[in-house]
Amino acid sequence: MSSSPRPVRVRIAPSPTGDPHVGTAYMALFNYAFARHHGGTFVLRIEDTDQSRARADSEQMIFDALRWVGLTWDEGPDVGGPYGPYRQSERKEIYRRHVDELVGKQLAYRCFCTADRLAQVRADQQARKASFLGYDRHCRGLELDEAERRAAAGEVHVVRLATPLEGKVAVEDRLRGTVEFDVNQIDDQVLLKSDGMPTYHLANVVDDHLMEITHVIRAEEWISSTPKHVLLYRAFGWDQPAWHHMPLLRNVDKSKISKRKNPVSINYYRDAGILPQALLNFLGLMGWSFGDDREKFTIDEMVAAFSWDRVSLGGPVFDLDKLTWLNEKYLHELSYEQLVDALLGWRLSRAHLLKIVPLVRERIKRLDELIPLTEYFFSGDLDYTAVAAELAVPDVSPAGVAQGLLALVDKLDARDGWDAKGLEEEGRTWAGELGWKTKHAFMLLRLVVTARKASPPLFDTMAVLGKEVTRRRMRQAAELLARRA
RNA sequence: GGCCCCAUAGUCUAGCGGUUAGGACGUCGCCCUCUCACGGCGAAAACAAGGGUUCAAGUCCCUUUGGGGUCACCA
Repeated sequence: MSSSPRPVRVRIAPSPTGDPHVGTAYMALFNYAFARHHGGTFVLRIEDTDQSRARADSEQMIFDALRWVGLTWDEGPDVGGPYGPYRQSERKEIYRRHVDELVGKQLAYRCFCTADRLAQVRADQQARKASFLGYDRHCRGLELDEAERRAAAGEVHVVRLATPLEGKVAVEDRLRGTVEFDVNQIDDQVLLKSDGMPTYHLANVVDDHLMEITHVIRAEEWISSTPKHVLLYRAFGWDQPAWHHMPLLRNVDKSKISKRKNPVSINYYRDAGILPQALLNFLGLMGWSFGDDREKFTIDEMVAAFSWDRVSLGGPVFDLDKLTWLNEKYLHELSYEQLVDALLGWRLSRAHLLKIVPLVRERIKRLDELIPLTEYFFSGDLDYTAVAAELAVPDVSPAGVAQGLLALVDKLDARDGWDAKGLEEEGRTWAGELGWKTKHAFMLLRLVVTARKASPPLFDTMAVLGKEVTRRRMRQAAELLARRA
């Protein structure tokens, strides 16, 4: 394979739908390492085409989290660049123009099918156990004139890609070679949604082309939609980028890493006292090796040594123990001054203490009582052995209590904000749904969150602890209870 | 279920036809030591299975098994 004469340009394209994900940092790391190794450009693009899932604070958290681990980008919404705008919601007109071009060439078509009809089609396919599940191309036969007339009249519709009816599509993956897909496995993918926003497939391809991305480095979960992208490049008559699909980070049970089973927010690792350089180094160990037996290396060393043939394709399990070991190495390397600075930048910061003090001022008589009384504000996981017997709800089995906690973990994740008032409302509905007295439910939560029977107001405490630590403790307690059952 | 990817200890990995299969986390033991931790030394622990190809297979091919991903107007 000849190397492209074009300067290397790569990108990550996170979607601002929640907390900054370790998977985002993982892919950012490989994009960054590859780009820097070749003196190329690393672009950050925000894929915010789904307004229903967008979270207001998410974009800024992504910026902050990536900068925290030590990665920087050359172009992006916050730093600008010659290929902007770098937020897809600000590029609607560009997508529309490109879709119109495809419709005009009859490489794409307008589809007026209702959601009900699509659901019916899918249900039928499932009922007769069809090997292929997908759109039945009902609107593909519409005359262009008629479709345009209906669209002009304001009829609600989407635009779909007219995929070839027969043949194969080959994806040249630089990490695994040629991967072939039969087109009969490929749906007539929606390109433009009825709200006028592009789908991922369209926006991604159009932007990667216009931003002159040369190498697409993304997670393996994308590989089965890559033939759709290849078809789109073909429809537009554009050159494809070089595809690289990295293995997926895994939970302990080997499934794709998920917040249900593993702390997945970069903010969790930050709050749990992981040093950014340790986290970044650890991610570099996932699916990549230095070349000799080195396991501890800086980002600059990784950049210098970077090579695709050092990538292994088995999905690596994200192992907290090994991350902690690596963190210890980095921690022990800090001077006392640096360690103090790290602590002051963490939970011993003025800002954090200012959140705690209002909760405990009335509860202390002397300064020396503060630290013993608030220990759980400075801890990661708690030790429940002293309160294990009380970790219960009357007339509910340990397994039932565990289940109840996990339900709350999910509810809390779905929440937008993280303030005491909202948390209390959530807590009350949750207790109500389970039929638990709030008195019992909230004592349980207090024990879970603080490992104590006495604490400042529960929901204020949770608010200060933060979403990730709170949820992690609930998960840990649920696990403990499940083991007891 | 269809399609696709993957496969060395519990976990992360080295290995790119000839190795006593190497390193690391974790686990266990010993040493250091006023305790604990650090540190040092050591141990147990792996080529998923079956067929080929080859003088020779963890390494190449096939099948099976197992794991994963994906099949949305989410990315």
